[in-house]
Amino acid sequence: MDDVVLDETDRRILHELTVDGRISVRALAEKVNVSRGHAYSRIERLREAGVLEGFTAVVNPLRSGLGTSAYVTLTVRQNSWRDLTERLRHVPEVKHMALVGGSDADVILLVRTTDNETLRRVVLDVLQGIPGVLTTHTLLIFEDLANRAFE
Amino acid sequence: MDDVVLDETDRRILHELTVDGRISVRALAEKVNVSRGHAYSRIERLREAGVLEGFTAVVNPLRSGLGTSAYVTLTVRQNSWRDLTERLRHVPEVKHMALVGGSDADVILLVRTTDNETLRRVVLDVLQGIPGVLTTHTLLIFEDLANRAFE
DNA sequence: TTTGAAAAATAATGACC
DNA sequence: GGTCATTATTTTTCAAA
Repeated sequence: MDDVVLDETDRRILHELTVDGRISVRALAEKVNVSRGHAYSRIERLREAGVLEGFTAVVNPLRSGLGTSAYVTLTVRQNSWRDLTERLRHVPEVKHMALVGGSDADVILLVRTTDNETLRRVVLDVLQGIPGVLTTHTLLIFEDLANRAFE
Repeated sequence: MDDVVLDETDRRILHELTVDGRISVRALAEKVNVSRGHAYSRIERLREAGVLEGFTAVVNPLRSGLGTSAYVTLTVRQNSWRDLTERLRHVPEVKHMALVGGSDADVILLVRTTDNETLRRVVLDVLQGIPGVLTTHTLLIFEDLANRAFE
């Protein structure tokens, strides 16, 4: 997990893998104009450096049955972060979680559920039931317009 | 792009592909307990139904040189959505964008940049320079704690 | 860092229950 | 849906330049 300086080749490799996570190393090497062997060693280096964490499927939330999405901000009791984030990590509906500053919110969560009723339950019962959570504020998502979260 | 009902097998396939986007169809079929041929046809169906949109690399933003992240909320002039979201779509620093309700904000953006100075430029020059954007509010991310954006 | 060779693994198809 | 057989590709490693 050393620090790395990415050069143009690394960036192009990451770009191609981001565009198509299942591209063959052969095709990737051609696109980036390096040898296959070199492409393998670059990918290996990027993985070891922790830059490339893995590969995943891109699933459309709406079409996969997650009809309701929301950003939920939390204000939390001081010093409750460690336990709290550990609890939140185990809530499957929480898709992204970040500690933030610059506003009254301390934590922001991207939450996805099958429907509004379930969202209500997650917010009111699950989130507000976690010790340390003082208040919640829900921004219902009307439309998802871009998702390049891994680029 | 027909509507689909996902059964347990579909969900398990999607799960495995989310956990490892480069798993071989062979290994996937074994994990999910279906034949290879069947796994192929399921994946094909999920793709055609728009449930499975593709595959991508999971890149660590910090280690890939994106040291600063923030959620930026916007209030926007009514009826300016179409043009505005089109403009935002072309801002590479915008990683996720959603239209929201339930608060004073109309749009929320996940923005990632190399450093704070660049974030400042993106917010003050780029975002506030877009016609229709009335106000911005920045929540600086101190720590990214979960990223299951595509599950 | 490139190239080429070679073995092992995997993908993809089609024929048939 | 599932199985099996077959062929085509790809991955991966390694030696050599």
